[in-house]
Amino acid sequence: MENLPQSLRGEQERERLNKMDAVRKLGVDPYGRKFSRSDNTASAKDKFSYLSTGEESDSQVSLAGRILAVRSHGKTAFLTISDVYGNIQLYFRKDVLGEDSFAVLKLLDIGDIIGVSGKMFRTRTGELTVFASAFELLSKSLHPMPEKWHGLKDVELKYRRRYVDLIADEKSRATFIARSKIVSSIRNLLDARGFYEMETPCMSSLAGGAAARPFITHHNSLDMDMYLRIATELHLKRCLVGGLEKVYEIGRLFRNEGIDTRHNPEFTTIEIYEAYSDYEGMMKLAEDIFKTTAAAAGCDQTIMYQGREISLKTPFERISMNDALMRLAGYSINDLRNPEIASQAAEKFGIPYKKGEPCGHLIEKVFDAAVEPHLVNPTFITDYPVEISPLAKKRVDDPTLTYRFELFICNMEFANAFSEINDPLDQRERFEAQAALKASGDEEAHVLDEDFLCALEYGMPPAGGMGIGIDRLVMLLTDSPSIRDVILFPTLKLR
RNA sequence: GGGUCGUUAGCUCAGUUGGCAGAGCACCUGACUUUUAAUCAGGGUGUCACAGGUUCGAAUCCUGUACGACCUACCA
Repeated sequence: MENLPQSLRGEQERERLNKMDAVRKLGVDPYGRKFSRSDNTASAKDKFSYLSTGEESDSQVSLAGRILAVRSHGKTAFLTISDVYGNIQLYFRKDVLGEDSFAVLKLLDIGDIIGVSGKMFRTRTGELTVFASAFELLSKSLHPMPEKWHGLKDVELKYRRRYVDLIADEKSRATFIARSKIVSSIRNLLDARGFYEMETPCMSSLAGGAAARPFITHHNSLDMDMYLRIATELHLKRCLVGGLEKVYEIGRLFRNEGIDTRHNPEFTTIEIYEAYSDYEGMMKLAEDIFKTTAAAAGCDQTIMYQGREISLKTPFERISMNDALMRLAGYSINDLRNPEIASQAAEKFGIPYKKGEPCGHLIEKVFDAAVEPHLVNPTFITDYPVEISPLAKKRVDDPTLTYRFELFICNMEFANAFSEINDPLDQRERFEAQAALKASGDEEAHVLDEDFLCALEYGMPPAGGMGIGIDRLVMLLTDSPSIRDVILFPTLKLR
């Protein structure tokens, strides 16, 4: 007892350790082995729903789960156990179990995991219940559970001990199950359309494909610094060069930037590339993905997100960035390229801007300030300026714009897509323009990836490509206010 | 980075003007053979986040620190 780990020195922990010892003395291993279940809590209740009050089933069931509640009555006891499907009540009697087994029962705690077998019956209050003929202790829990009605409210504890949150909060459990269903529904959709799932490097000597600061790490035996990827884009396009035609990757990206309710340093995206398609094709695919994932998450076409009603009815609204800016900011993209008007607009919207600076970021910021707050229902913003779209093909009718869109819902960006540049010389010029920005102090400008250009030089089919933030999609479809509510183990400071 | 707020029992939370640290659940002891927020009779189990300061006296006031939340900035 004296050399107990710090984590088990609490009063209730010691009580549980004492009970564990007592169970061992009765010849029972408190950490059991394989237990064959005939049913789960939901299937058992479903299968025997026909039982009338007082009636008992002919056949036996065996179930396992975590003890949620104990109502002990001397020589009998009611326990409620839960599994991932729900809860069920168990009924134990000393005269059925026998002296020894009943003694073990008395040593169980809320939180312990047990397996039980017996016949189903319906109590006089109408509840379908397992009349236990035998049970096994499968795992002794050494910590007290959160309060049974309020659960775990402390958000820091919910994030740091997600396992406890999942035990205690059905809603949290439902969110992560929905996440799983959302992701697999996307896979199913794309696989059915002949896409191939790729796995490209998380670590490489260049972090390209997006504008973001990377995490840096070091490979010892190669004695080489490496970056964690900030996008999967450039590798997936190499797959297009290779002739794989329709590819996607669902995976983790890493960006060394701020943390808030919409950003976690590691987050999940899907990027999709389809040869011979274009950004219009990606719009259609985006609509299909939203429709499919909403259904997978059990949502209707109209959903509530944080008290706001969102219609996922397709087709989603489309508006060009220029029209949106004209309408809501009072400036056109070309206006904002004029240094005089740019400074004026910067002042109007409180955006820091030095006259003569490249105006690409300013255009984005005016958009963020004037337009984004109005984008509640799904809206494709199209035709982004070329200077902030270094991987998107130029429009033939106006080479200062690109075939690109972003999808906004509830003031959040959900997707970014374009007709991909497949002209290697054009792509090189764009990278060089980014390099110039980087030289002038823009830390997050894209890096030039010579091998990627080499790939384009071999010939990439024209293609549409799209990235979707999976975490935000799950937030939207589970009505979660923070990205940390949809990431199982969000990044936190060391405590 | 800046601002606001929070941190009290295992959990959820009260704590008045600066005057003995509180409740519910959980837990412990006992009773109880159909309960279900079981009930009944008892029991408070605490580094009031941490470190200083003011004061006769600090959970409470002040300063700093840590962690977290929200807002803001940054960030496709």
